Amino acid sequence: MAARKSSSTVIELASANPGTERLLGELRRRIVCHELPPGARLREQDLANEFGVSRARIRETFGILEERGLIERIPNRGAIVTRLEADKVKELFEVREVLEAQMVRLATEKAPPETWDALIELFGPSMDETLARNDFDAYAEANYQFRRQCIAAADNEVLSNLLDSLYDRTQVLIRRLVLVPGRAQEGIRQHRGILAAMRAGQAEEAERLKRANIRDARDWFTNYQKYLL
Amino acid sequence: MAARKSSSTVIELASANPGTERLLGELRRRIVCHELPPGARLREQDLANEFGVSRARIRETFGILEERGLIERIPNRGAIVTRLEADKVKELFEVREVLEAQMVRLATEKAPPETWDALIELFGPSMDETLARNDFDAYAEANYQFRRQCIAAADNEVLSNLLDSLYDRTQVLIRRLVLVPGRAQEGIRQHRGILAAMRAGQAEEAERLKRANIRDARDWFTNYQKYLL
DNA sequence: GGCGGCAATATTGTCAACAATTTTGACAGC
DNA sequence: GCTGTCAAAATTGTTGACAATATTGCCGCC
Repeated sequence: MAARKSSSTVIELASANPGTERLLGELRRRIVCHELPPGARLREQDLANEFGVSRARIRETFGILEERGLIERIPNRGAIVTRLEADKVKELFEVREVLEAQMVRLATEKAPPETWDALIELFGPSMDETLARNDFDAYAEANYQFRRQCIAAADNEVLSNLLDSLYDRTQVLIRRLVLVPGRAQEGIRQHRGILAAMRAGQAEEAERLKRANIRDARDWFTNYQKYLL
Repeated sequence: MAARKSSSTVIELASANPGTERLLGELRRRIVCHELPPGARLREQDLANEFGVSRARIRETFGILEERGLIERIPNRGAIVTRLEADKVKELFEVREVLEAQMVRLATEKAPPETWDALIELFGPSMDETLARNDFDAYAEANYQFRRQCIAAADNEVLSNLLDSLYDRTQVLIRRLVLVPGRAQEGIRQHRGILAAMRAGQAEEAERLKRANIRDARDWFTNYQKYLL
């Protein structure tokens, strides 16, 4: 189960400035993969030293991270990585449910049907063996490819940014959820259905199935909450 | 048609710091109501002088405004208010469509039916007279109330923040769209239908109607684009 | 008159120092 | 031993100054 550097969502948006980009991207990465766990304190001077920049730039970066919901700042007390409460996770799922469904719908409407053949192959029978080997990295990578290609086909920057932001906040949970016995198999099964609808150009059906898929993920999460949070 | 200070969306989130809150809130207000029109240049020193703070705080505020999509920053060239292109508007509508529909669904599911009686009264026959008088402020205020009460009932902070952010970016367009002959009447009609479904506890039907409502608004916008942008 | 180069000005990018506030740790009293 | 008090240290909040870059205005030249 070699660590793969897959699934790194990238949000371009904020200032093309190369230095700021590196700083923001690296902090985002550490938070998203729990290298900086929820509740971890972020000291401005420490980070300034490590990245070789002044505290002013750290503070500006903190502003953006807070806006994205990745950290929380308390006046005069500093910044900590946002803790994920169970109800906040529920809220995130309620929003993902409709946004990912819309992503699939738009992708189906805007891209030619053969676009999805590669993904159908990726989610094909070979994926069953992959899962049988407990190769969760390969499974996560497949899900990542699905997201990326849908986002690209949906051709909607606003939607793309929102989904990336939501994904950042739930990425760790999703990776843990995959470990629950049976969840990955069910996820595969559902994605095959979604892709079949997309291949057939049935945008509305694909949207409905994707929505059901996220709702189901939320239900699994609720059931295994105590193991996942 | 006295100017009313209604419809000011408030995003609490960012740093409870009172000074920053004032700065961010005021800049947001000026951008949203086009007191600072799209393309307007924002000079750091000018704003620093006006608000009596240092440029560092202006810059941190700029980072947040850029993250919200309200301004764009070009390295070494400064910040300008984001211009709304026609395709960006289309993207915003594609996202609003599903988020507002979900808002209505969740509100219907989570709040008791009698919650909506006040809004049903507000959108009742008296609103026809209001529109006959071309009192668009009162109409905008009613729409604002609908939003606020749904948001409150939906009880989902993530959704609330996203909707506020989207609304900030389209607020001016919506206010202009109301001027198009017939649009306001149609909006009222559709909201009566949505509220009826909500009162009856038909969450799914309310969601469907709200979605159709936003799609319709998008279509009107497309048709009258040249007058609105 | 129009155009390119060049200096003067204006604006943004970065930083290090100082002030205000919170946290830490030592110490006396019960 | 526990607790409250107070000074020391650490951390955040804020600022003004300096460097780098872009814009503006001037002047000679074609």
